[in-house]
Amino acid sequence: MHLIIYKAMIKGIEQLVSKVFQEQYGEAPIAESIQIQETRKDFEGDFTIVVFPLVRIAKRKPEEVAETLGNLLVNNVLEIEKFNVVKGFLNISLTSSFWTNWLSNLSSINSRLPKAESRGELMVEYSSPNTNKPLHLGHIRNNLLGYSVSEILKSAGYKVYKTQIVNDRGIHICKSMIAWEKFGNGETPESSGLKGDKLVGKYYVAFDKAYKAEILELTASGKTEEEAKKEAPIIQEAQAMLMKWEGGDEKVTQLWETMNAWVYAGFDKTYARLGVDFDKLYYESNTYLYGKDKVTDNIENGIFYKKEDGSVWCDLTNDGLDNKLVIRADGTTVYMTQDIGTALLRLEDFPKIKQLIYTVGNEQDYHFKVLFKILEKLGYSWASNCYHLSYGMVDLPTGKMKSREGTVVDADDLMEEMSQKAKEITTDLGKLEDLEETEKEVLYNSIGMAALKYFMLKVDPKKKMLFNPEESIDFNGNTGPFIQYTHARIQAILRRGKERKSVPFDEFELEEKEKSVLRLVKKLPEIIEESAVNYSPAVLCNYLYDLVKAYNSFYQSMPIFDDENAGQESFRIELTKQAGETIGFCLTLLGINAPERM
RNA sequence: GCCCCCAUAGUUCAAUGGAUAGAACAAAAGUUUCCUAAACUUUAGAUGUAAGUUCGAUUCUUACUGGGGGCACCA
Repeated sequence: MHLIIYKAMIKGIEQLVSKVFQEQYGEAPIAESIQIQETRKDFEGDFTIVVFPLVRIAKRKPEEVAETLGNLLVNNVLEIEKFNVVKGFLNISLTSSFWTNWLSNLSSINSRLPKAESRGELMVEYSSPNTNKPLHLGHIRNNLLGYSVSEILKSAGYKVYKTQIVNDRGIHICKSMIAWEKFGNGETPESSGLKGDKLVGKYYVAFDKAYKAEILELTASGKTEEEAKKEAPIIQEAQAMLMKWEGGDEKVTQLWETMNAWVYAGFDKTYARLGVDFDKLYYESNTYLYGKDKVTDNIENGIFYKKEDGSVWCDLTNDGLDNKLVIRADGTTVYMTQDIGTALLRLEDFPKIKQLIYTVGNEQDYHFKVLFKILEKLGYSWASNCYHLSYGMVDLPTGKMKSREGTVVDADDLMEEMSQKAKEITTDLGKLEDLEETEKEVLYNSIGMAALKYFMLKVDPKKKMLFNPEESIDFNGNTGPFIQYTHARIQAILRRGKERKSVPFDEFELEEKEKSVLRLVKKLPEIIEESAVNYSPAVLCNYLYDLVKAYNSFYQSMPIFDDENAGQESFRIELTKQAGETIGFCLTLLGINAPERM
């Protein structure tokens, strides 16, 4: 209710300024010249009018214009208490009663956000791993980003389907299969106790080792490196196996199904601990032929063309891109073909979605430019809405992570480390000794995951980020645990607050620190929208951190419970409650738990 | 060679063309008979280089330097 009043007030101010300029200086400024923004932290005020653009019309000094406008507004707008001028900036302060009124009439968070599912349907793809090795730190960024963006879009009023494309076929899985056949001695996750994805990954590494040894042997006997790579028996076996798989060979298919099932069981555990989920899975083995059919169907109409050798291409040179191969001369497909098939299948399954969002690393920027262009050429109107949520790589101090060089940071190991560190810190602080052991374990995990998630999400997705395994992730400062801690402390206040009698807020002067918190609480809907428009949990993280800082500063400098001043006490408890709800809500969108105690 | 992205304190990250470029970590100092000190309050420290557009540029344009990525009948 008061949001509307605030907006109407701002609009009224704009009209007032416009009118006064018309009367005094003979010219009304264009809308863009009336710039109203929030006041910067270091200055006093609730919002600021930038007068520089108005100076041209007024032909007066910026300070003079600001002074004139300031007086005008104080005299004409009830909610404005005072103003100050710094250079060309007119900082305006609202009255305390505006803020106390605003708070006492504040409605629930959901009622301040767009109505659920009112803005149409979207699909967000994320994770999409290969099935030959375990998930690593790069996948963690992908998963957290995709999950959080999905949740943010939901809260911004969209219906969101979370999905992935499981890269379950191809030479990579055949490599693991061959190595398992040769060296595995029938090892299973049950027989060795190894997590399924780890087991399959182990044989992928074993393959690579054997392959390298064979290459070495061949080059020693006089072959060139290139020849050796092609002629090594083990790679030829893998390729032969892939052909058999494509031909539907029963024995190969069975092994493929078995080993993939191991991997999925392993992935499921990792996803569960990460706290991410999916509404619908797509498997490459189901979509690649579909894509191939679609391509074949569109050769005659000229969208694709066939070369003499039988390969099929798409000419995108008129769109500033290159020629793109979509079917090889031997009739097999490439990634692009599968992605075409997957996209079309998704729109058949969910005809109402108006946008596909792909959470995939920025090394594939070109791939998605091409994909979207091809879909457009195929005549799909939704193609131009597709969005590649392109994120930067996670680098180590030594450079890029490389699985073959053993420099990957394993997802499960990292999560376990984070949890252990949370346990150490929590135990040292000794605040939770009365909790049950199982409750403690849950909490350690939630704190460790908060540190990890916030660490990854606070960085602008587009930017690459650095992870240094030597300096493990912080738990102090601008971190997930810090935000959780503030939330927990707020809950302690609210538990005590329940026993106090709530009275209407009296008229009293607000402290600047109280206003700072309220300003931020009020800003939530704008921030959700900004995060959604930019597909950026980082925007939300920055906001959340500002809010938490502001609340802590308030908390530290003034008492909440006060027997002498019931109105002020009730006000501060309500302010605490709203800050707590806002923090909790944001944490949920980031996939972070908001503990009651810690 | 062609194309794309990035460059901010010692380090990791912020800043719809607006103020005195914000934080955190690391460094230095202080705050607990009081609601959780995983906190709060101070101090010191940065826009790669050179032009341009603008009343105003970390932000837009161009060149240069340095780093990353992409240009496969790989995935």
